[in-house]
Amino acid sequence: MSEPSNTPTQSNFIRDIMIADRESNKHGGTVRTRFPPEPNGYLHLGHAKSICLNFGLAAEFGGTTNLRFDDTNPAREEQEYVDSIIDNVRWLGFQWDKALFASDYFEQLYQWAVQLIKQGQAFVCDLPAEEMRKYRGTLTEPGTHSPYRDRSIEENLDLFARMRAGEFPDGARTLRAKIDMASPNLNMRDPVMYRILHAHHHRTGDDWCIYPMYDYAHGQSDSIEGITHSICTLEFEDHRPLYDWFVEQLGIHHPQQIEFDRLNLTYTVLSKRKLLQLVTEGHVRGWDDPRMPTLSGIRRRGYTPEALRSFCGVIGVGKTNGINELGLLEHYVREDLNKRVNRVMAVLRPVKVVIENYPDDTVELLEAVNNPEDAAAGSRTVPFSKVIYIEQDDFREVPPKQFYRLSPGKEVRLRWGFFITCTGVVKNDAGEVVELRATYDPASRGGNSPDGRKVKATIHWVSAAHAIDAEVRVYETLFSKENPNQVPEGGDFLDNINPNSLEVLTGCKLEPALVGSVPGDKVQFERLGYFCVDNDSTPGNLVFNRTVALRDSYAKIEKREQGK
RNA sequence: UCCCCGAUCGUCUAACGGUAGGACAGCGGCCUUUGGAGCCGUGAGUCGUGGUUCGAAUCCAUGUCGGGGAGCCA
Repeated sequence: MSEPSNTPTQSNFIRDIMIADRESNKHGGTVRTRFPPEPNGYLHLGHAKSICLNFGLAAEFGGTTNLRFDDTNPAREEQEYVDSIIDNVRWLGFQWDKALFASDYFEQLYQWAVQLIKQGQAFVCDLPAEEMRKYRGTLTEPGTHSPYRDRSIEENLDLFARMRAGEFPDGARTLRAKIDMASPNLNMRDPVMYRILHAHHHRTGDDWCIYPMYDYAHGQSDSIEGITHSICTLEFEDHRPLYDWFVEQLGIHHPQQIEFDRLNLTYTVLSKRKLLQLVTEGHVRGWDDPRMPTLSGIRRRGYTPEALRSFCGVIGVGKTNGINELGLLEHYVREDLNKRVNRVMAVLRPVKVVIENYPDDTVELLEAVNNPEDAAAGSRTVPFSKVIYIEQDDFREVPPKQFYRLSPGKEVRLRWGFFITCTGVVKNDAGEVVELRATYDPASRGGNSPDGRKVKATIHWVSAAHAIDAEVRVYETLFSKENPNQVPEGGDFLDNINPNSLEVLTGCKLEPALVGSVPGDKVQFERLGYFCVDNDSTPGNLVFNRTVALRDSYAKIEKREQGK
């Protein structure tokens, strides 16, 4: 079996099908896919999986992918969503062959409906929604024929034309396929093809007052576009026989539908309905809130398309319905950022340190490496002076065992700077540490002592006189439960919202190299994590988002100790 | 109760009747001017029961468990 070039990191059953189809020349050896979102919400991580699959596979086999908006329901679709989707797909790094809309096919779809009526395979039904449900039967009992099922072709043609002409009010009639009311597959029990909806459509305006159901539009849209492999999620498995039926009766190109398991992630909800609810009820600051799993949100958070693509490539594709660990995604974010992003020092919760034996008005410029993973990133200078800030967390008056940062009498290294030894602690009336005293070893400039003396820890710092202030937003998962949908009787997913998902830190002290940062800039704050400049920043007031923390093995030790 | 789909380390995923492998997570170590990164090592799995076969994660039967299905939503 010959493997295509550009083999992805991992194969999957859909790819295997494409390889087999190419071998057997099933679709003339070509692959044409499509990504078919409904423009009724923002794209999220689950869509990223589908996008990577559709575009990735087509590209691998030398085929093309269309972006098609399945806009068959004017009630909930909007241009804003179309725009965001286009923007998101581009950002992810994919280029579509054509950008299309199911609404482009409304006339063709209508003509095909007429054809089915003429073939005696569709009829106009006057049953109100309530009644139609009764006639449909149940999961265990067959349905019964609509009393309108045997209308003549002429009458159906006339009625359908008048539906289109706007002669009837919303919900008065439907066009239904005539299939099998006894089918164990409910989708085959004379499903609705068209409903009357006097609604303004975001693209066709008021041209139509009847709109095709997704089930009637989707397969034919694929067919029109010559889609070979129509990839969709598992819940459409039961619909496949219906899609097959339509294209067979119509005698048109028959795309091959393949269903895969949608993405689930721990601590995350990936349902458009729930995401919309989070936005409209104000639980987050908008679709692009950095805590949201939307592509707009994670982009603002600082995730990269490269990391996302790696993640999607490695999670695999199957039909199992599992839940992926958020940690795996974060791993790929760190992996990507680690090699591309510059290091810089920032103190988020500052405590002042006065270096008693350092001259009062001297400033030294110390050289600091920008990225140990990338020699080409070069180096910069960092100002050092008598008063500096360090992280509150890096000092313990009474150090627990295995804590080897600063504590009274202990010596640590200031990154790219000097060794300092803590000589005193200044507290306020409440007993809180407000300032530390220290001495430094001038011979240790740059970070090494000529006498070969070792220190256990290296901590980051910022010169007080040179620091720039900033706001830093530290995020945790939006939900505190691995599976946010798991709730006790009577509760809902909102009960699992993590009250600590956003912590806003102000008065953070940044190294001066960060002046002039612009939204989207990404850096690593040494020892803390990856951060990016938020769009809320103004030239005088930088705002950073924590994209993801660095792995922290001391935190693990600490947790373990506390658990004892 | 009826139909469809699925079940492999903690999680996700490979195997296509012939040695159950990888990634993440975990654990141990090395290295380190980030308790970062990197490197090395290690524990951990075929849902149950029958059957077919020289040989079964894979094929068959059956049970169990999980997911989906009765919108004029997609």
